[in-house]
Amino acid sequence: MTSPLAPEPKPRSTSPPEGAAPLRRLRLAELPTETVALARFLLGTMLVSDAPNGRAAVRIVETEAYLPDDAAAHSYRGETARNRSLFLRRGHAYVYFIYGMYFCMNVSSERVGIGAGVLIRAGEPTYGAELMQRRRPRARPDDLCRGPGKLATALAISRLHDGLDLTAEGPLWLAAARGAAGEIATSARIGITKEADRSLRFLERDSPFASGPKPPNAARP
DNA sequence: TCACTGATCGTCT
DNA sequence: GACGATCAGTGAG
Repeated sequence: MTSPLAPEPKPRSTSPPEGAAPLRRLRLAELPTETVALARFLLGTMLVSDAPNGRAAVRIVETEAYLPDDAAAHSYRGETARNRSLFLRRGHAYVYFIYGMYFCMNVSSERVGIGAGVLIRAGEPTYGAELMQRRRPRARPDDLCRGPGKLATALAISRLHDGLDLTAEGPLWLAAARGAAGEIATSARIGITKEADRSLRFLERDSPFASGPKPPNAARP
């Protein structure tokens, strides 16, 4: 695969992204003030990456909540240089480097000083699919953003985005949902060993763009 | 399709 | 020095 640390591919076109309807930036006041509520709210909203070589955006279809006092959360042992963005006011990006190869992105979810966040696990490519495909040239179209590391690569998310306010103007931001989210399913979180049985993973049940196994249980929002 | 494994390095103990 | 909120490649069924 293409390393997330590799240089950006050269743009081949300056044409505007496909799709007619403009994206509306989410305002801070629209974000729920509690972590699980935010994890549900983010399903269906758009994550937009504006890079020098173009815009790419995905519709979020899968999230995981990492709560205050959650042993699986990076914030559990207190604030460090690495995780300080998790302790920012809700709506900020926490981007971390994992397994020596990948970046993953969270949205901070509580008040200043409270460490918690929502991991963005998967998205449906909506704008700039061609650009995302160039960043992940070997991926199938429905596999471009299926998984937190893949999504970060496809959107060119890196440490440079850590700490950004996603409700403010900048290279990475959240946009309002287009239409209603599909049926929301819940399951245990993926890839963790502590508090692994808590149902804090949320996904659109019928989305082919979500990662991992499709849980049998469904939960209405 | 599923299970298994190696890659690779920042962070924390 | 061990571990990790991952992924891609490979082989078996």
